[in-house]
Amino acid sequence: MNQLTIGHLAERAGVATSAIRFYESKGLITSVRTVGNQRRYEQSTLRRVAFIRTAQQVGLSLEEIGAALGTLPDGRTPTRADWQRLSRAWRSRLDEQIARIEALRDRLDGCIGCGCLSLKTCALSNPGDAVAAQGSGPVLLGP
Amino acid sequence: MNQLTIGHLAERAGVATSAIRFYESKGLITSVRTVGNQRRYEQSTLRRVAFIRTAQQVGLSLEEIGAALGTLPDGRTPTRADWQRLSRAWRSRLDEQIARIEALRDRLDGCIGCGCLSLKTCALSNPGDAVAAQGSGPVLLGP
DNA sequence: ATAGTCCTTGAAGGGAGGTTGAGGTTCAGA
DNA sequence: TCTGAACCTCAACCTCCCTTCAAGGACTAT
Repeated sequence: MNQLTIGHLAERAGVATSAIRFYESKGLITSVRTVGNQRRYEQSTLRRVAFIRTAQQVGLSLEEIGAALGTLPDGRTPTRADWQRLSRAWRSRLDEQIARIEALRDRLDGCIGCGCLSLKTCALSNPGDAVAAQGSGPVLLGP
Repeated sequence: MNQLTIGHLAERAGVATSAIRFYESKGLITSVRTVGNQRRYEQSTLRRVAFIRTAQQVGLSLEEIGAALGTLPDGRTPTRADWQRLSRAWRSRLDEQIARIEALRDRLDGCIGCGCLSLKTCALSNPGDAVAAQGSGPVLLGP
């Protein structure tokens, strides 16, 4: 059996069958039908679904994911160039996400390090009570 | 003017006023009211909002963000221990997100490197046409 | 004091990403 | 051949995260 039923695909991918149908309705994955109109998926679809779930978890929308997957030819056998193009585009997108996370982390580290948000150490390093009482300006940690 | 109107806060944070009210209704931020019942925010709220937006962009829910922000005492002047606790919790959460992104990136790199998903190089390294035709198993790149 | 802008609440609407259920069909094993 | 599990479609519904309105009140500059 080299084709998967929707139930098997869903189970192996760790998602509900309704989600699989939903992804298919959005064109993120494709299937062929049996004579009795049931969906059958290629093994490679499992990889696509894993890709979709992981991408979602890092904050990417299905539309964005679909656009990326859409650059892979559905007419089978993507070329090395196809993959390189997808990979390059995503690498920068993923680096961007990592940068965002680091910004978030820096925000926390900044708070701990400098004691902004009225930590005692901040009041110490800035003896004027007024500033400590209302917190430092947003510039240090702004968007 | 050391307090912000909702309009100013929204503008400086780069979000809509409706979003600010929404965050407040969820307890993510707080305000005081003027005699005429208008909201006024502390400068530090700007930082909270920036934090919220960034955290959202990396795939965290408002609930999760609110839980983290909730560990900071609203009764002002969080201690160093408060911040350290929040930071520790988030650091692992953020490291987890980075790990997810790297997993995604590895998936792409893997595809390029080994040519799974029926790249020609994959067919070459695995001369049996059958495997190349249906793609390799999901194990290589599974969840 | 008055115009113009900003603010208030509450309810309804909307898009993303699904889930659930009804009513019916197909598949696989005994 | 029959039966039970799995599948089908379609529509309604759900949560999250807001946005948009309506009807009215507050602030500020002149």
